[in-house]
Amino acid sequence: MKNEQSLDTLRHSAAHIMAAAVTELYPGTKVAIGPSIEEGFYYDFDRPEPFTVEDLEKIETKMREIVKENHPFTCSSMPKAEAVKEFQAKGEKYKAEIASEIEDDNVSIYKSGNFTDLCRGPHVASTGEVQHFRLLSVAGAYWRGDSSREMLQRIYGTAFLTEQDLKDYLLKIEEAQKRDHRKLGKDLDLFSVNDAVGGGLILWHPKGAVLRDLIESNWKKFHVDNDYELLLTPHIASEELFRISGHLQTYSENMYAPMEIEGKPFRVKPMNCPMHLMIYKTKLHSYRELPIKYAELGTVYRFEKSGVLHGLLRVRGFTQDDGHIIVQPELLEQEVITVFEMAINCLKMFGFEDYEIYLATRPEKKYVGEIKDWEKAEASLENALKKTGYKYEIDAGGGAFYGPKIDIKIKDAIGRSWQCSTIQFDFNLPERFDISYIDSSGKKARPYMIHRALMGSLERFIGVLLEHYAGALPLWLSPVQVAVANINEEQYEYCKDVYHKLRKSGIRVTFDDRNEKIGHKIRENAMQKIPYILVAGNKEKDINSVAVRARGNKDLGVMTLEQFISMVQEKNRPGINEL
RNA sequence: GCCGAGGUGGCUCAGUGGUAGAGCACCUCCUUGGUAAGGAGGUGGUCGUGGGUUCAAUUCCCAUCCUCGGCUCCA
Repeated sequence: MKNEQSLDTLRHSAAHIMAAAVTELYPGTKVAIGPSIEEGFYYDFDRPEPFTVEDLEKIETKMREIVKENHPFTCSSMPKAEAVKEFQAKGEKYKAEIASEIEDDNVSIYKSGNFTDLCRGPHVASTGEVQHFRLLSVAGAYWRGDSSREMLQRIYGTAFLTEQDLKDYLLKIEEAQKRDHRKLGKDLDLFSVNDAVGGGLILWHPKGAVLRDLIESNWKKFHVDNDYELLLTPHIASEELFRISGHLQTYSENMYAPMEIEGKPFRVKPMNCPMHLMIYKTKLHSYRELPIKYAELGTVYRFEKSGVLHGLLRVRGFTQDDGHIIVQPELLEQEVITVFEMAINCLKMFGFEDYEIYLATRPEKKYVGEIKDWEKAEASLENALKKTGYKYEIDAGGGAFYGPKIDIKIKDAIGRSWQCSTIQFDFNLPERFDISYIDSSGKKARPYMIHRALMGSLERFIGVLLEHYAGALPLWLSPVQVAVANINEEQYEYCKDVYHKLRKSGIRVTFDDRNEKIGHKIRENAMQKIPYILVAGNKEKDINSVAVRARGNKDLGVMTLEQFISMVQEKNRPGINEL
């Protein structure tokens, strides 16, 4: 804890030093705000000219001078009104704004060298303590995070207590870039996006389609095994449906424009739930049937602003692994536990072992329903979480407008977290669709409804999966599991036979019969991250066997094809994520 | 959407006010080689798109689309 605090202090001080360097190099630049953040620090500046990469170098050099000069950080206090006036006089309108909103009558001012800043502190003793830092990038950022206000220039940097920590961090960034799923998608020939098709619309190539199909068929089996009924619903629907659901009123910014069919407006669906509820409503349901669990790999389209699109992680057309549970109120808590455990099992199957779990509660302003119902639902979710024994945090106000939710973020191989699973309680749709069930006393009653997704969307999940494994997918998820390579033409027929036998055994295999040296073939197949490469020369052919090389340059030696097949079949199971 | 940076053969990238180049990939030929790149030759691009300036634009200007780094928003 102490370390975390001192790192925060160090980074915050680094932000001050950066602001000092910037205002000295570029007079007239207004400073806004410069906090420490999870991985470093930033400072927002207002200056008409954009900062360039060369500017960053200059600023960093200047910072090193300031560090060398070792100015002490000194703290003083002054009346708020005086501070506001002083900042206004200097033209520092952002600082004046912050100062004027501070509730105390006095504000604290930190000074180091010639740079004075309104600041809560604390800081390191002097600028000389900030030794290990690096400026990283420039980006735009809205003043106060408000898209209707000024666009400022944000310079990001990072600082650490030791040179080694800094080096490790920079290495981690490099590693993350190598794992970028967009690069892997290209290198492994999994998917692409195309201008002519449109941004945020994914084209799945043959290998990507195999990966998706593996996940989908496995997901379906998993859901059927867990008492879900699979549904299929259309991609477009009459606008009327979304008027009933309320999406037209509350979500239209994210919906594509209507298209007219025989004089009636239709919409591409942004959600599957209304359709699932329509299926529920096709007949009366007894309490004996509940909980009813519907699931669909439902492809939806949502308009996303062009600037937010990001590979597979943020797209405009995506397939949710959607599910809706209709449950009588008294079984809600039990159902939440069941879904939660199912989500964890699903994530574990894909090799994700670390989680951050959040209970997101009622938003301050925009919400439907009664506060007392919210409190009841939040309590149910929280009780369920407590019973699972997992640690969780409260995300106050982070719920959807229609109900509280539980979010599971997974941590990938290099420690980044991603939101995938979500379990959401819904106050809204049961009312809007007027869904009911017949309770044990024979009366109509209103059931509760849970929306849930275990992977979130297939697109995002595959993106995360690729980054987690750096493209080296587990055997059961590898589009190509085995590559067969002959050494020269003499083993062509033999290898072809091996290839066919593997195919017949249900193994996904390719035959690299190109007229290339074996080293070349090994290199290329290894770069495709294929789990096993089988090499056969005359030696292997003569004894009816194959030389097996496992991913990661592991020589498993020579074995018979039968031995190899049974080894692969043994390991080719969902949840076995290591070779 | 906003701020900034970009879009050059399938991929990664050079380059220029006088209609383009490398490596890899691809094709052909030679080579039949034992665990991460054998050799030679060849095909391939109206330099994102649409306007404008100019004798001349891939290069300069404007618009537009898309991509990238962020911001706001989000599965």
